[in-house]
Amino acid sequence: MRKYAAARQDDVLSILNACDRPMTAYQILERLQVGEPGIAPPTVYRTLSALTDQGRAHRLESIKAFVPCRCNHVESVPVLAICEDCGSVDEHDGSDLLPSLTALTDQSAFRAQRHIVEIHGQCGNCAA
Amino acid sequence: MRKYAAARQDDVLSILNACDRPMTAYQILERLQVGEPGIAPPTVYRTLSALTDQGRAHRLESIKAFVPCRCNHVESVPVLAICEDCGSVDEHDGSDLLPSLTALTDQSAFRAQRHIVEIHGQCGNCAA
DNA sequence: TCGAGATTGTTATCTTATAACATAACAATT
DNA sequence: AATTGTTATGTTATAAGATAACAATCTCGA
Repeated sequence: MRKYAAARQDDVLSILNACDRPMTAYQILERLQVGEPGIAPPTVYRTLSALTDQGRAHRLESIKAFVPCRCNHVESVPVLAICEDCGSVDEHDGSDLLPSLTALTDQSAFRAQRHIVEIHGQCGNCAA
Repeated sequence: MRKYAAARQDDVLSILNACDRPMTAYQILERLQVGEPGIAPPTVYRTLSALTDQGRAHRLESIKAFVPCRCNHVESVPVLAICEDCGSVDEHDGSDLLPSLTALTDQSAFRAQRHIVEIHGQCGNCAA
C-alpha cells in the first residue's frame, strides 16, 4: 500500500519512457492505478514535481503534459519542440541561448532562476 | 446584452492594462461581470484567445495568466520575465534569440510557428 | 424578406491542480 | 523499547482552469 518516493518516481519515469508522446498527469495516474488502485492525484503530482525538480522529467507548460528528460538532465535551458500535428516532442540543450537571455534580463536587473522555452510547430516528419 | 468581439476585446484589454499584475481568466471574468452580470467563461476565453492571436495580449503558460502586450505587438519571440516574489511581469523582445533557436530546430527539420519563452526569478526590486 | 453562414450567448461538464487534513514511518532521546 | 518530534505519504474534498455542444442572434446577399 505504501511506497517510497524514489520507487514511485522510477515507476512514473518508466511509464513516461514507455510512451513516445507526452503524458498528462491524469494519464499517468490511470496507468499507476492498474497496479495500485488506491493512488490519488496528489501522489502523482508530488511525484512529478520531484522528477521535474531533479531534472529527470520536464513539464510542458503550454500543453500541460510531461516528458522524460532525454538530455542527461544537465541543460541549463531545456528547449522543447512540440509538434502540433503528431504530438511528438523533441528536446534540445538550449544553453547557447543563455547569453542572449541574460542580456535581456540584465536590462531590468532581473535574476533568472528557471527558463522555460517551448516551441510549437511541425516536426520533420509532419512538415515533409 | 450582446456586444461585438472588438468592443469586448477593448474592455478586456483595458482591464488588463488597469492592473499591474498578470490576471487569470477568471479574475477577468469577475471584473467583466461587474458591468455585465451574464458573462460566462467561454466569452472570456474566446476574447482572450482573439487578443493573444492578435498579439495584443500574452498568455503566461507557466502561471496560467494573461498580460497586455507592452511591446507594440511586433516581437517574433516575446520573452516574459516573471517575478516569483511580487508577481510582476516584464516583457522583452526576444527576436535576438531567433538565430540560436532556429539552429536548434534545424537539427531535426522542425518548422517553428510559435515560441514560448518565460523566465522565472526575482525582479530588480525584489532581488535587491 | 428569406435563409445561409457566421458570430455570440448559455449550459453543462470536463480536465487540471491543490488545500487541508489524516496517517504512517523514521530518528533521537531517554 | 516507549515517547515524542519531524518528515513523508495517503486521502478526501474541492478549487481553478478550460471547453464541448448547442441555442440564439445577427449579417448580408439574393
